[in-house]
Amino acid sequence: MNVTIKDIARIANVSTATVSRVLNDAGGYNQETKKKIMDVANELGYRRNENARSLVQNSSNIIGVIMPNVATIFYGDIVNGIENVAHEKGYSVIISHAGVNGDRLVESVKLMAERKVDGLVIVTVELSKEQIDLVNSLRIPFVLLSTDTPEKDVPYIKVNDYDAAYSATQYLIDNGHKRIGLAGVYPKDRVAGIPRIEGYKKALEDNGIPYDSNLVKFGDFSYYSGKEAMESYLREKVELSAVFGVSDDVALGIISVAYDHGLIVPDDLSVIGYDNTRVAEMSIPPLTSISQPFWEMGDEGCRIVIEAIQSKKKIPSKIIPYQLVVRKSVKNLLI
Amino acid sequence: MNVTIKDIARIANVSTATVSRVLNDAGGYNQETKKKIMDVANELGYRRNENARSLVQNSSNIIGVIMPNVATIFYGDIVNGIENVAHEKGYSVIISHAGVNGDRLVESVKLMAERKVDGLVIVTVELSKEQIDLVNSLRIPFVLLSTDTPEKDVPYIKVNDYDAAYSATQYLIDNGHKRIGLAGVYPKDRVAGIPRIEGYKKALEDNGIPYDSNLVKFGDFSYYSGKEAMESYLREKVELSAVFGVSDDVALGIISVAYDHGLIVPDDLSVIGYDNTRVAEMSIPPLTSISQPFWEMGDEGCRIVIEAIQSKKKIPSKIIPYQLVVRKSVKNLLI
DNA sequence: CTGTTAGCGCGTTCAC
DNA sequence: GTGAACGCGCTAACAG
Repeated sequence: MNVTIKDIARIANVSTATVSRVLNDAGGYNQETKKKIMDVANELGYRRNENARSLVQNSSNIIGVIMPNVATIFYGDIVNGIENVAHEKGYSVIISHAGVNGDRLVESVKLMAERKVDGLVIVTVELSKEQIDLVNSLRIPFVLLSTDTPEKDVPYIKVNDYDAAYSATQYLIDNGHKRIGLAGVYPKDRVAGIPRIEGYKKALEDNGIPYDSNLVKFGDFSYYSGKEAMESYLREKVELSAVFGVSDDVALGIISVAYDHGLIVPDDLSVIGYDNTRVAEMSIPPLTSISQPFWEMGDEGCRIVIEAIQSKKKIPSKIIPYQLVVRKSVKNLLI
Repeated sequence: MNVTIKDIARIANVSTATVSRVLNDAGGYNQETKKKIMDVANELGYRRNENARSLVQNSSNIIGVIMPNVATIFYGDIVNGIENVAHEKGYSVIISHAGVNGDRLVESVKLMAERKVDGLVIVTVELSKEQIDLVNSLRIPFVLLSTDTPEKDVPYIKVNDYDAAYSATQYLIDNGHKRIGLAGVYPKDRVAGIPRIEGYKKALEDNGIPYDSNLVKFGDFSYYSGKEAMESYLREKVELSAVFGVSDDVALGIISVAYDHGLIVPDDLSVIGYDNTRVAEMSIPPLTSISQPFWEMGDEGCRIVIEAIQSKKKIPSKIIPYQLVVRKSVKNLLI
């Protein structure tokens, strides 16, 4: 059996109440007794039991993280950001996967409830109204990361996909491109699909470039949908000088197929990606990409949840800045 | 306040003991009372308090995961594998980062102790003897993943780096290469450094190829050390036809610099990687690589720890098979 | 088959 | 400044 405050109390000839006070820096005790207690505690190698603590305080000092269990490349950074802040603030983090289509989400939320987590960070999972209600029923602060919801009063942290897609497209236009493809996007995705399509369209429109549906290839944000898109462009002999891949994976798929057909990026085809994952800088050529600050999202999301736990204040939604990271995959046609 | 078994007991006109029995399928109760209790529980939206449960059972149904917080690409998969099994077996998983050089490890272990985790999975962190002792003092099953230790009786799961490096080198030799570089390896790394160097050397030796230290470029397994290595080969005009990068990142760094100097992979230079991370298949050309089965490591590691928790048996170390995944970055000089 | 009782380890009154 | 007593929510032991 482990050593408890009872043991310390017995050996130090004090009551458990005093031990508890000392151990929690609660004040109201003699410095001598404090020293005595600390000595005994150290000698015995005392470790407090967080479960007992959680029970009596009806809170656990745990932040729950729920994320999809598709092995997408950037969750690691988000989790790193979250864990870092949690640790800094004295919280532990417990993770649960929500399944491929969020099918395990309800279970995850219930699990978090049973563990009495003090706050919740939900990553990239789209929530239905019922699911939002479920989360709300826990009555703990939570935030959505890199996703949002049509429901009111649900705080989220993400970049503005519409603006980001607009910027990416505008950048290509600024470099003299007029026939610009959009590839790999899932048109029913309310969060990462529709806004990017709309941003792309608007940028074209604002620059007087007609929209051509032949230039838009749907997909699922994956490397393979990038390959398919490019093969489709080639097969259909679609005339274009640049492609906006809706993810870095898509962009790499495009580059790969282009390469197979003897097309040099960026000389024969310019490509821009989205996410700025680690593969972007390792791509050949290094990929110009829209940066989503994953680490910062995790950091900020966790930070804001912990603040809400401690202050009981409502969490505001937050749009965080994306960045256009220019590398070498886009050619300037104007020079 | 949340609803507890007391509430259920009161409303259903039974004792808390009976409620507990029903809720835990402990048997020994009337089907009618069971139904009554279940009905009340559902109506009230009862969720059990795992903290209280953990307290009385002196175990938490939590698996602790400790890993370095460098954002290396494959931890995601390991964690996915772990979480998947944990969930399947009714465990939760709590994660803690051990810091860059494992400097936060002691703290992580203590945290796990306070949370009364039932088992521990330690990923890629090298442990000193004192640290092993600390972990052992928790008296819970644990396993090391993708790393090992010189200490006795410490179970680990990893591939055999020596054999894997031997295979990679042999593969290059089988394809007619004789001047083979080794790049990006950290020669003081007991786990991933020395064995790979030795495996490389032995393969050369077994094939009667003299070892040439000019062909070996040290580094830290990163993309940048791959770049540096290749620049170094070029600067020193080292004659070679193939390079074994000790990680996929290193291999990509090599390819990148080769490309910058107009060298085509694999026509002018063959490259083989290690890890078979997601970037390998997305590389241009697709990278031939040694596959470390990360997901399976997580799966197996978690599974074995949970078994040990339940059976009290000792955990055996395990070498799991690597695989040579052939893609298109190595040229056969013999045809 | 069910209820009573005790206690897990801890924090927190309320006395003294 | 310190201790006794209680209760957090739950399971386990023993009665009945």
